[in-house]
Amino acid sequence: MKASTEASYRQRIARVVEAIAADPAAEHRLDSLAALAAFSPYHFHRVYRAVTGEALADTIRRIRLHHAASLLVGSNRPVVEIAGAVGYGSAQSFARAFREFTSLSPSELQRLSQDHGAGAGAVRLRELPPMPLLGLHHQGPLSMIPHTFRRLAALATRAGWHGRAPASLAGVCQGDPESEADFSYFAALIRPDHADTQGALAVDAAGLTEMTVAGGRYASFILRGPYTLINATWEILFSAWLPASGHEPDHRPALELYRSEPGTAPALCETELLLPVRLPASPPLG
DNA sequence: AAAGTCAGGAACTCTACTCT
DNA sequence: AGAGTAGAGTTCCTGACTTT
Repeated sequence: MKASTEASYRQRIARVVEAIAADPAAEHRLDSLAALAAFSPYHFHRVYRAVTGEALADTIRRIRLHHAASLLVGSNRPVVEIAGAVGYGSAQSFARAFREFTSLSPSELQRLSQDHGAGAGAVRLRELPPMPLLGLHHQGPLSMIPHTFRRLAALATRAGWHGRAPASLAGVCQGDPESEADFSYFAALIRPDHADTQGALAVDAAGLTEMTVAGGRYASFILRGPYTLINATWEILFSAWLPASGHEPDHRPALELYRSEPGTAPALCETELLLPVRLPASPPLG
């Protein structure tokens, strides 16, 4: 596919993903979404997978369950209500889809998040050195971040990066994800001179942007489960762990380190969430 | 190269029911 | 109320092919 064609496709597909993310509960049909992207339904299918690496139905499901996880965390809303709020016609089919994706039932996630935040007690403090990265600034709807990682992988392959080691993918989050205008995301590879890699890795990575994340103190939490739960886990860390920790959030960006190989089953994925923190200027009262 | 069509199989959701 | 299972119907995905 020509680069100019791919760029055009990405814009058209971004319109589709935006429409889904804007209203996950709506009935999103293949033909109407294809029309939004100005393709025939059949051709749309092929283009969509070629550009995003996933099927349209997978995107819709991912966005819905991602939204559902956010609604479940820290809320007492009945599961049947949340099922309806994200577009499922019955609590049964919602619960099944949710368990397949997260390995948890909706009520289990709700309970875990209320029992001090899905294991927020497992948070530990780490002092990290500066981390040099190469990557891409994400553009478009946040729901397309996985697609940016896919482009990054393609560019890295093209640049001759072979034998990518585990733990070499990272996401750099700056700002408030609730407000897309104030939020930026950098999808990155940890540079080989920093990552614990083996084998020959070429340094020529044309098309990628360099960034060095500041070192310092981070609160670290290992999320075991699908990436769908990342946002919900951030919410727990900010709302449950941070206020009780005696620390304050620092101005440095938050980090997500993807520790699983591509293709790992969602339920088995490991993501290290790193929240930059510092001690308060004066000790907290009480 | 890009876009459109078709057909068959795969995957999904819903409903109904039972169990905890 | 929530979870698990099975069957039926619907929708989606994909490969092969044709047309522009």
